[in-house]
Amino acid sequence: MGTVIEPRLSKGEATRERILEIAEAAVLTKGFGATSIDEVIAEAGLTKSGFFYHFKDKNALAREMLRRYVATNDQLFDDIFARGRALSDDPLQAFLISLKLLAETMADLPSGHPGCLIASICYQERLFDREVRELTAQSVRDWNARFRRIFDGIATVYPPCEPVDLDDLADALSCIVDGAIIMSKTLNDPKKLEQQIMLFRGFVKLLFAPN
Amino acid sequence: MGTVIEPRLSKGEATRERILEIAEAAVLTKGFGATSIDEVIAEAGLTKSGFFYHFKDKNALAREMLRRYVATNDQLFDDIFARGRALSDDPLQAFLISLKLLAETMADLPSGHPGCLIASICYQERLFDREVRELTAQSVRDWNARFRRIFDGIATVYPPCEPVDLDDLADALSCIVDGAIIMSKTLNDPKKLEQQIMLFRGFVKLLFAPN
DNA sequence: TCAATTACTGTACCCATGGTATGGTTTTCT
DNA sequence: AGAAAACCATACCATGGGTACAGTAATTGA
Repeated sequence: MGTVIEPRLSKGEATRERILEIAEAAVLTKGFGATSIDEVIAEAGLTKSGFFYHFKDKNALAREMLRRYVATNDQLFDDIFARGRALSDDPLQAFLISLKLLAETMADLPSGHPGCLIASICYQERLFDREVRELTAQSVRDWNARFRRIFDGIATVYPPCEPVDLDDLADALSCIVDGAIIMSKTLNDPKKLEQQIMLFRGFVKLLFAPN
Repeated sequence: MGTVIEPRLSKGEATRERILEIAEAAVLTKGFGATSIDEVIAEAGLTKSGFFYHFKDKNALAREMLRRYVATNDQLFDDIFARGRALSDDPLQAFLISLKLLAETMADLPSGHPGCLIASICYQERLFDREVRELTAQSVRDWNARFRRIFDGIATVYPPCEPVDLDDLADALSCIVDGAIIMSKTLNDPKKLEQQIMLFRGFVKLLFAPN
């Protein structure tokens, strides 16, 4: 627990990671279009030539940033839902636990959630090539499908007390998280995200829990 | 119905409006930082001098864009919730009707919702001055307070079947709308927005409706 | 209708930044 | 030691935000 096995990075890979991390933080606060390569390399401590050695252009940077972001998020979801299932055999209970874990994870972020890269890209779509946009769409579809499977499992055991479209319900989680991140950032109140996840949890309970 | 009284605009005001409309569309698809004044004036059919006659700099443009966006949205909410109240004296029914109207309004947008300017700004905060950021925060607070008052009215008549924080519930509407707009845009599926509003409507019903 | 605003156009210019190209140099690894 | 990887230096171009200022066309109110 807590120990992550970091595959040993070559110097080049380490630099790439550093660039991606710095760029991501910049993109989430200023947008992709307004993130200058100059400031990224300044913070990363390398020259422009060094940057273009790693990424052939700005769009390549976007692609790799996105891949990294999606992979990290996938990993987080894998962990959280696996832990939920480990703590309860009941699909509903497992999901409720996982939502709680998700809320706690978000609440533990030191200065709030830094932002969703997919939302950021969505509001700057014209800046990106087809590949980047297709990657964002596919990631969202994958997450929705993941949640949908979970709700399927729940609904077979606990029929919902009101008719509900499970696809919409699955979509709702991503929507709420993305929307709450925006509200947290806009109001400078990190708690909103946690609160909205817990509110959604309450609805899921209300919808599926017997009684 | 349908007829809006347009206050007669002077030529200058008309140009300002045109600039703001073009700029807003550009900002919502490319971001503020990547929206060049050159392209805006090209589309608006005026020169750079003409632009700076109306707006002293890019931040002034952002401010006016935002004011316009907020005013339009406020007007929409005023209309929709007034119509809901006109159609039912019961606060819950009135709200459910309004949510339906909201969902329909969103569904009727020709090519989906163009995007939320506040979300766009939120993902480019560092580009804007304090005034713009304060304006976004205040707008969100106002909308949340508006919804909160409505839920207050409902809760006094219909006590919720489960304990729920009405502030969080009020926040949820903005979150869901913002999140669903992002999903709609990312997946290029305008229906998501309508579906999420109707799902939220279902939860409200489940929470407050007797039985 | 005429004068005063208002609403622009045109030109010229400054500086920062994104991005490209290319050739050379150092580091790292085997 | 030698090859590949990981850079650095320099030069260059186009674009974009922004300023300054002089002139002109269109509106508008008295």
